[in-house]
Amino acid sequence: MSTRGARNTPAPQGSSGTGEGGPALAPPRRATISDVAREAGTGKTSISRYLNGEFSVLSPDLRARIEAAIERLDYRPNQMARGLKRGRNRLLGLLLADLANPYSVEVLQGVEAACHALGYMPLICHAANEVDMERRYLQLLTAYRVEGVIVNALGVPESMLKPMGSGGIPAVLVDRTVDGLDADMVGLDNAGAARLGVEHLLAHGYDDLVFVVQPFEHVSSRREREAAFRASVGATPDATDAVARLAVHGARSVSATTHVLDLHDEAGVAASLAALDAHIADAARRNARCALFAANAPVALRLALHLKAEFGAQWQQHAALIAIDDPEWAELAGITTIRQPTREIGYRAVQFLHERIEGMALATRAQALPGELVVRASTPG
Amino acid sequence: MSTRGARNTPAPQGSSGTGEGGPALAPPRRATISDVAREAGTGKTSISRYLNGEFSVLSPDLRARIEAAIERLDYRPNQMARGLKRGRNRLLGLLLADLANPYSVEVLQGVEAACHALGYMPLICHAANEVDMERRYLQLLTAYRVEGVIVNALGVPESMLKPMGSGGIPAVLVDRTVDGLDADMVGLDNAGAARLGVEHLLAHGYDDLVFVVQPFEHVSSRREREAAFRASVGATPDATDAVARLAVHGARSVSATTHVLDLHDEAGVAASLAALDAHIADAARRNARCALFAANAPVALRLALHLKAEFGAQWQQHAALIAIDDPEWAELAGITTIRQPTREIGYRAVQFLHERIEGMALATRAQALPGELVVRASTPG
DNA sequence: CTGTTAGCGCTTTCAC
DNA sequence: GTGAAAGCGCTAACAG
Repeated sequence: MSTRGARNTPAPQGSSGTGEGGPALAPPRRATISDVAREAGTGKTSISRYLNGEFSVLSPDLRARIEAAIERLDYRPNQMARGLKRGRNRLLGLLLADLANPYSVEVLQGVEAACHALGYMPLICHAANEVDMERRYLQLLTAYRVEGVIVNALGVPESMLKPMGSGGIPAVLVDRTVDGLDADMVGLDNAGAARLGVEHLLAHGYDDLVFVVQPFEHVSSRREREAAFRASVGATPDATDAVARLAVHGARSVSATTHVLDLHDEAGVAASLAALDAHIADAARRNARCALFAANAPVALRLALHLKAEFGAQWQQHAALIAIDDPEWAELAGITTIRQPTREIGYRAVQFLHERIEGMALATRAQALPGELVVRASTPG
Repeated sequence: MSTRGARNTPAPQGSSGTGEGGPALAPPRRATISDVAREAGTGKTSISRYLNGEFSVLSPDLRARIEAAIERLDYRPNQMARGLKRGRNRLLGLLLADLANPYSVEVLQGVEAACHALGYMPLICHAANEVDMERRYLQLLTAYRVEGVIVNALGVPESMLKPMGSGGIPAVLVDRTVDGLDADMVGLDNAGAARLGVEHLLAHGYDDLVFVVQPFEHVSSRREREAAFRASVGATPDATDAVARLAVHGARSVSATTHVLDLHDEAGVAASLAALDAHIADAARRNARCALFAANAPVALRLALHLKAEFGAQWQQHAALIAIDDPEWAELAGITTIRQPTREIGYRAVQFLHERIEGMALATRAQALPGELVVRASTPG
């Protein structure tokens, strides 16, 4: 017997004076399953059955009454309660390092598509490039008992993720690996992408290649791209940062340099850009054809902005530029890019996660999807 | 007394073979408050008290034992259960029409900042320009009993939102109003922004102004911008679409046209763009100085892309362009814009919502924040 | 200071 | 076919 007594009865929603606008008098709490049961003159069990589509065990009459009661009360089952009871809530966490990066938004679109197809609801969390935020969100996701997480990790999520890969929440990594963590991973074929770019540059006669990248020690994708860049040019892998590396291609020798640009350090950016200018000027003096290879879109934008400030609207004619990532403005700015299959990356990530959630605990997998070269005006020749 | 008996004991998390990689044997369910109580040799109440920081009513000894137990079990309170019991979950829904629009991402950043300051957790939902999605997410948010929603609505959320403005979930609208709904609203001062743009154009000697906007009947912000554009030029408000309107400014007359560009209809876009070309050509013939006024960033991008295809990299010299919104590529492309205080919009929205949630049910408010003109190369003269 | 007792809203045996 | 009762994990009175 319900000890409820005369509770603030959830009145049918009707038009509660939206027109006149007086503050709604009795904040009509949402109807609960018990309210519906009472309204339909039956027990909670039947309501629950109805909600879960077990129509085969409901007389047409009862079913109709329930339907009506639900309608009348504008009843919506409380997912929190459901999840609590059932033990699963069909929630997936999506932790993005930086939504301002178009890459993230596109991955997100893939994730959403897959979620809808598989019946999940993605909880999107945005770390905004702050490690604390990342940790906080990870905690929150754990607290809400999401069934799995897709993580585009920031620098160092440390052990936060550890309990997930092992006994904790199933996790799949996107774009970057996390140091101590053994989890599924999906991202770009960085080696292939870098090679694609280098080959394009070489084919177009550039012989002074500068790879521009944010600090890459702690971000696997950047590390891989940089390494592949060097390998593709054929430079010795032990050459150090900012030191020109030479390799012979066909009849000529080509130089390969790696240039670090820390976008989160304005002062550093200025210095780095100045050094880059010097390099470009020197190349011009040597009559070498210099090309900048941006490791990702944010770097490319910064570079393009700088070149424009330096050489004016016609900067395209002064320095070649190619970039990994293909943001919407690349077409407008006429920048050659290597486009990532972003949406597919997001989609695959969810599929991986789904399989793990369903218990298919295989060995951890890593999928590297190929990039696609999009040639535009910034790499003439 | 707990009838639990010998349950799958939640073992301390330890290193469960991440190295070797064998599938974790006993999927160690997360510890519950009861587990912790048992482990600490006390009752659930004390644990709960500890969790809620009521240290003043806990002996140092007990407190220490609890601390240890929690640590040992790697216990994380289940938010679902908490929320269910407490009746509030500190969750806010943020429903965005289109995350691919930088505007949305920036508003989102403001929302996040405010949420963290006020202790909320934003649930980000992305309708991806699909009305069904929008409805589904709204349902989901209701089902999860979020305490409030911030809605950047798509065309027609119909009655879905109705129960919110009135007896339902508190809601605040961003950028656009929803027809039948009486709710708080925060967005750009559209009239002021349009005026700012028109005045800039007029001051720079343009006398053939074309306002380019997506179908605007159903989107209040577009409607307002278009109306303000006309009003600012001084054209008669009853002039119909695509019909030149004239007004006299100082010694000369200026023409004002509204041009619709439906970005979701590729064929329509082509036709519309062709008509625009004709207009531009005609203006050139008449020796009029023509300027395009894009109602928002997506339109501006499409326009810039088209102009570039039409006039080449030097398009800036052939047609003037100004836009509301200030995406990151505007600087690179050299486009004059009217920047929206996006982050502030998001922040204010949360503040409004918070006040409503806290029960301060005042009359519905609407806040229009001012835009800021950013002059670049696209409006020479 | 501490533990016992009721539930939050829902699902799920297990009887009728 | 249908419903009563026992919890999911947690909080909040009430007693001690």
